[in-house]
Parts: sequence; C-alpha cells; structure tokens
Amino acid sequence: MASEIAEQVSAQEKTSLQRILEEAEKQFSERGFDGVSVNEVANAAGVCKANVFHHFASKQELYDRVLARSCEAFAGELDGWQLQGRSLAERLAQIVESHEAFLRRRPHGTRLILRELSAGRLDGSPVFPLLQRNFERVVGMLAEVADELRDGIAPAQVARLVLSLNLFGFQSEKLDERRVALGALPSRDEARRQLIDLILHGVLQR
Amino acid sequence: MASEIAEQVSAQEKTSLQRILEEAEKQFSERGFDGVSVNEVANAAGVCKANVFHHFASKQELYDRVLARSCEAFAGELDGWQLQGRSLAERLAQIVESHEAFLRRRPHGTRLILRELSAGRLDGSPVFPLLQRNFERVVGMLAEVADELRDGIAPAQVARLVLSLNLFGFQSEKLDERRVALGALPSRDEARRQLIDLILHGVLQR
DNA sequence: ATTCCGACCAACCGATCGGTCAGTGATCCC
DNA sequence: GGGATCACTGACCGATCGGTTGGTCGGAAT
Repeated sequence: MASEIAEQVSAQEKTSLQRILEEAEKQFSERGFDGVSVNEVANAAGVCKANVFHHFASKQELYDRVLARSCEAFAGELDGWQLQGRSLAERLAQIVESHEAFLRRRPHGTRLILRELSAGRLDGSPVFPLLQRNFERVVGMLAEVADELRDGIAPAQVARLVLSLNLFGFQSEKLDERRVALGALPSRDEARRQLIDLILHGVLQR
Repeated sequence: MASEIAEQVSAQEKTSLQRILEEAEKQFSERGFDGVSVNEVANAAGVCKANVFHHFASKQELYDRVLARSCEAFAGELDGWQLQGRSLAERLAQIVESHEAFLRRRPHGTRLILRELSAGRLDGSPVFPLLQRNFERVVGMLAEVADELRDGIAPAQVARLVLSLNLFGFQSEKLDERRVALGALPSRDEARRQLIDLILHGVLQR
C-alpha cells in the first residue's frame, strides 16, 4: 500500500520546474510565444500560474530558457556521431540519417527553433551563437574530407544543403504525408536514399 | 490648390479594405496571428478597429483572407515563367532564380506562409490545396524533361529539393548574412550558382 | 424629399492577459 | 523552539484582448 504510493510518487518524481520546462517547450512549439498563456503552461504542468513566476522572472525568461535547452540538446547529439575514417559518402549518409532521426526524436524542440527561425527574431538572441556553433561542427565533419569534394564546392555549402533539406523536410512533413499516401511521393526511407544519392551524383544523366 | 489635394488623394487612393489587407499581411508575417492585435492592424491602416470588423467577420477571417492572397500571388508568378523548349539545366536555373526573386519581392507573404508551414497548422486549411497546386505546376515543368533525369530520380523529388532550398535559404537569411560578411559563406549570387551546379552534378569528384 | 445602404467610428463589454502580493507549510540550521 | 529559506498558492491588479452596439455621414435610388 505504502509501496504503491511510493511507486506513483517515484514515477511522477519530476520537479515542478522540470514539468514546467517540458510543458512549456511542448506548448510554445505548437502555438508560439504569443499563442500560449502562462496559465496554460502552469495548468499543464500541474502548478499554479504564480509558481511559474516563482521560477522565472517573466514569460520571456521562461521562453528563452526553453529555447536554449532545445539548442543544447542538439549540441549533445552531435557528440554521438562517429565519423572518423569515413568517406564523404558515408559521412553524408550518416549525417542525413542521424540528423533526421534527431529531429524526429525531439519534435517539440525542433519546431520551436524552426518557429524562431522563420520569425527572424533571433538576430541578437543569445541562442544565435549556439546554432552557429552547431552548424560549424557539421561543417567541420565535412571539411575533413574536403579533398573528395569537387573544386569550387565549399564544405559549408554542402552542410547547409543537407541540414536545410532535413529541416525543411521536417517542417513540411504534414504536406508530404498525403502525397506519400497517394503514391505521388516515395516513402520517407526511399526519399532519404534518393536525397543522398542526389547530393552525391546530381540529377543529370551521365 | 485643388489639384494638389487631388494629387494627394490619388497618391493615397487605396481603399481602407486594401490598406487593411496590406498592413495585416505585413504585421502577421512579422509577429504571427497571436502576436498582432486587431487594433494594431487597424491603426497601421489608418482606420478604427470596428471598421476591420465591418469588413471581416472575425480576426481569423481576416487572417485567412490574407493567407489566401499570398498563395494566389505565387500562382500568378508561375504563369510568367517561360520554359518551353528549355533543357533541364536551363529550367532548373530559371526556377531557382525566379523563385528566389519572387520570395525576395514578396517577403511578407513568404514569411506568412513559412510561418504557417512551420506551425503545422495548415492541415485542413483551405490554403493547403493552393500550395499543393503550385507545387504540382513546378513538378510539371521538370517532368517535361524527365528523360534528362537519371533513373530513379523523380521530378517531384527535384522540385521539392529546389523549392525547399530556396525557401529555407530565405528563412534563414538572417543567419547567413553575418557569415557572408565574414567571408565564411559565398555571396548570394555565387551561392545560387553553386547550388544549381551542385544539384546538376552532385558534390563528388569525377 | 425620403429612404436606403455601405463605410466608418467612439464607446463599451466580458474575458483573459502578464504580473504582483501576502501568506502557508515544510525543511533545515542554530 | 524560533528564525530563515524554500516551493508554492489564491486572490487580486491594471491593461489589453476580440468583438458588439448605436449611431453618423455621404451618395445612389425612388
């Protein structure tokens, strides 16, 4: 009996602060800063509004913290990519696949950053350098095998290409789903395979 | 004297309705549906709030109308692309260039649609078929020279690639600007040239 | 001349917004 | 056992939100 309660408690043993951050990420990613009230976040996290202001000085500070967390998650992900000794083709395939898997694993954080990106508001934001640094690391992964690239193709361009396509693909996923179901577009796995092939060899016939 | 007044009037001769729509597009594209109040739109258009509700039943209806207008603008743009008898390479170059120019010519509408896209809210939206139809037309432009494509490369995939890269490039423009200024990324013209080359021939050395 | 109608506005409505404040109960320190 | 600190709450604040109401005004129709 006591163990039942203890079980429930330990299963639910996230601090209010953690629950606030998680719910805020989810809600902000779905409806944006202005579309979510502090009350909604608080209720979803099971606390009262005033408690949110106990942990964060303002709604904006809560939002900034959530955004920073999402950026940091990607930095951590990058550490796990094993690319030493791999060829350009292998690296590209790995990056496309791992990046896409990451986006799908953390849809809320991804949407949040995409939202911020399309709003164009993160110019002077403290998140900006974080994104920049993550991008730079991917560029580095490709620069190590720059000799496999054709002349005049900069690693930064390739990195931009790959990340853009993955991000935009994620962003317009809903649009694709119907077309995939109708057979007008290939499945996700097939599309990814084609994409990598396309980046490597271009679209023209030999 | 009378002519001066007439001049001023004719220079300002947009109907309130037009001014409301234009200002609404601008403001919604910058701060989103929830970030803009009807009052702000009304003041920017030089009318009072009640007048907005005279022309539109609700804030949502105003937003939907603005969104639809932005989609239709792109459909009109597509009519102007002359591609008959052109090769795949020429078509790609033309599409990339014209599309990018269009995005830059109508930044508000572009941002508005991108915003809606990343919010993932336009599933059942009436705008959805409009976007779909525009995309289909671009696919058609490439399908006409499908024989120039390598086996297993679908025209729809290529269209998706091109439009995605342009749209995402526009979306993350602010992020790039600094890197271009620092010389870490090539200029826009050079980047576009590289992009087209890259799509045609891939990144691998021969 | 009167009626009608669409464009337009000031004033107002209830609801909700971000944020504040005084206070409660648990924990730890001395 | 008495402070001090902590996470936390209900009640409240002024401002602003989307939307409504009653009414003015000028021009076209009758």
